Amino acid sequence: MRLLVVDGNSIVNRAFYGIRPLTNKEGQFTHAIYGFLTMLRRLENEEKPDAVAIAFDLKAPTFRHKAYDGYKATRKGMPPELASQMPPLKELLGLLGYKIVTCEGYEADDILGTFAAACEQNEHECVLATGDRDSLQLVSDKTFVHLCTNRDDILYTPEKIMEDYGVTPRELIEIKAIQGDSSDNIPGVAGVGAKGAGDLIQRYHSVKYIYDHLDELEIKDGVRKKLLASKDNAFLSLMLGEIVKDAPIETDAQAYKVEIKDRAACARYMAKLELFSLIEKYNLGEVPAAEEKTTEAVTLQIIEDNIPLEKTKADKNIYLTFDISDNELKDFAVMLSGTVYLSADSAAFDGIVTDSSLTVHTRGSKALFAYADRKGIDVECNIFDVELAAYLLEPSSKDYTDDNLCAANQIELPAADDEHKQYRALAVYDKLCDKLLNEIKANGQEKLLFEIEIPLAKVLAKMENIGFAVDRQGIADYGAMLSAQISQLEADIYLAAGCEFNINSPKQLGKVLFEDLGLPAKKKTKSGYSTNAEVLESLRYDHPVVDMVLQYRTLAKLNSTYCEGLLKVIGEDGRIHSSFNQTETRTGRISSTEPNLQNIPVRTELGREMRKFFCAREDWVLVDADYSQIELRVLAHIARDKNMIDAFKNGDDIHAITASQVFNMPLEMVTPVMRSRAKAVNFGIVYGIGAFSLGKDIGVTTKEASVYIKNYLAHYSGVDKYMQDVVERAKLDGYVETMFGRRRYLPELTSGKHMMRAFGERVARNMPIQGTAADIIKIAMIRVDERLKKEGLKARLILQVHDELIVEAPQDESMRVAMLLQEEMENAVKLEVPLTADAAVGRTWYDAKG
DNA sequence: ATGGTCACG
DNA sequence: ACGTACGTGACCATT
Repeated sequence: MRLLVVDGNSIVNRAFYGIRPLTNKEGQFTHAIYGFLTMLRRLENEEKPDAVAIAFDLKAPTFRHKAYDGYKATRKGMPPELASQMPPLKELLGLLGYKIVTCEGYEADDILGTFAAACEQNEHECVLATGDRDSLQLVSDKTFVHLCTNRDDILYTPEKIMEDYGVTPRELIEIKAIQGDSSDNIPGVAGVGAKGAGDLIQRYHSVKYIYDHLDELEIKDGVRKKLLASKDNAFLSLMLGEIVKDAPIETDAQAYKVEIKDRAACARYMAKLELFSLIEKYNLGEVPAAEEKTTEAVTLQIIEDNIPLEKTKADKNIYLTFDISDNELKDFAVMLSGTVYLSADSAAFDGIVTDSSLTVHTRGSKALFAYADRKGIDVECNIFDVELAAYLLEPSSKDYTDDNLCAANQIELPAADDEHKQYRALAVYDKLCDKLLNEIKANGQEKLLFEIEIPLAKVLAKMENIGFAVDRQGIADYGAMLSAQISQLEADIYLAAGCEFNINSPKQLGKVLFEDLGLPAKKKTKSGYSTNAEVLESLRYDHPVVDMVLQYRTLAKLNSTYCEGLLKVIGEDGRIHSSFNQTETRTGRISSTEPNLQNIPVRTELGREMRKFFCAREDWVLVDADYSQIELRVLAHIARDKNMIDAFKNGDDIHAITASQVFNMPLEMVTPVMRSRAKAVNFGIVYGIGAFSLGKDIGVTTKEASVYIKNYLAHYSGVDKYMQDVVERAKLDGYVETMFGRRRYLPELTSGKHMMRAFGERVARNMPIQGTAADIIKIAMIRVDERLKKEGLKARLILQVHDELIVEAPQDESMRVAMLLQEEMENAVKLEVPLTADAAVGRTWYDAKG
């Protein structure tokens, strides 16, 4: 039998302060409830108890004010935002089958002590979960304390206490008797603190022994004097400090088995609190309708007729849905005052999107823009895109379907037969759009939505339509050349390894290298040996087959992903039409799929050859421009770092300057090796850096790497401060944001797991930088597109690769376009540092880059 | 569907 | 003590 006893007050307090405030629509605060249940679930998962008791203080709820802990007598009333969450929390715990234990005249600590003693007697194991170290004295070989700290959870066993404090659990009482504890009104020995008390008890083990032998002990006279002066207080403290173990409570662990009686009632109660994710976590099934509906039910009224567009004269807000496949407009429907009108006639579509007085609310506006672009009509109406709005509100979400968005916003979808299912959400689009727009406004994200994302959707639509011309024959020939080399390598590898196997299988390769050939395995993965390039690189000289495998991997990757992969997706027009996804990344970047044109090889010469097959149409050229160190410039600006700003203003070589700082020597003495290491430090800073990884990356010891980082932060003190401040802010707000108000929420920051939290902190440091750079190039794209149109040029933007734009232009426009591109990229925003972009022209991507 | 690997910024 | 830098997508093998 294993009993988990939770110190309710301590845990709820941690939940309350650890999570950003959250309310339901009635204004009831719920974050402490949410946090408590989350932590409770985690505790149960980790401790696997057979029964759970939750102890609360009975009298006027009190808590220990963290800021004052240990300084004053500091029992203060709960803030009302927390107090108001206690009754619903207890109610919900009851519904979930937990027994709450309280006892008149006893504190939660005493209840914990009583349980510990009872378990001891019954030979049960007892885990005490608390945020308070007072309970550590209760630890024994049967009783453990699961301490929930601000950092990690720690499980205290007698051994762990010995390790941390150098004493037995029982001796902690003795330490406290000398040290005192102002928050518990334990006087202790005046003038002796934690260190002194710990030292005394480590050596002499008890207060009694110390006083019995005070004259013989080797202690400083000062301390002896203090001890003598507080003798009565010390013995009094000894009694006060010992936790009571005889509270009159039910101590039979059997009575605390947890069982949910009424699952629906739990789900209803959680729904009322709007803690929908808990319903899922507790597996309570469908989200029940809220008790009182705030929205009147909608019925799906469908009229299969042409759209009465005259009605739009009264209402300029249009809600529409459509589906485009094979370049045909299908399922085109408009909702007007609660009625869905289906249209068989695409002329209605043209009429709507070209009417600049209308605001069209829809999802997937990129497809709408693309369809219009192919038809040669200009979309002039205002657009509100449901997906893009939802993405800005919650960029980490995986899916922005109407069903999910309505569920998340407590909008009930009307019933529909199979045939009309696709119009269900359209009937409530006015409500959904209203909610989303209000949230966008509340977040201050209107400009981001209406001036960046929605105009960008149009630019992306055009880029997809235009595509990127490729040399099909060139790719095929290159692939054939690779295939021949691959076959040769395959044969060589089988010979060298002494057997035939699938080189592409990490499992088989691992067996051959590390078992058959007996090479030393450096790293493990979940499922076996790691065979990645880093590991193989280190084994290069141990066996000739290793190098061949590395070669094979390089060629196989080029052939399968790039040659074969790209050949498959060349359109009938001889061009590759990638999809640019605008709601995929958590930082605001766009992504490219089918194929991914944002990872075409460039770093090695062999791979770079691929870019010779990406070309401009006949008599046209490619104009390529990329930002120089945009992320570092953004960092300099956001962090307001004077040194970094000056370096960029002067047009200095930032990596060399950094090297001279990191290595503490004049600029003239910086060698290429030093510069490249400094470059890695600059990258590392942007990623949220750790000395271990930096060291690994540049091949120095962790210790050396940490010196580099220290020197870096000492010189770029603004960056140092920013990196600390941004994490602190993120913990308060629950999110980070870019210069333009793009947000990313960081629930990881409240995790009890160190790794997760550390990840959240790195993301907090990185996202505003990567995200701001993404915002900037998006602005540049919109401006470039506008300028090309305004100046009547034929040139078109065809690709973006995060800090690089590619335009396809008629030869005679190339110089103008290069200038225009550079100008718009450099002037997209005004920062404290100049933004620089370098443009180049060439027939192929290979030629046009640098 | 998942994990390992490797291509890019 | 524990694992180790941010963000993506495609391909292959394996389950």
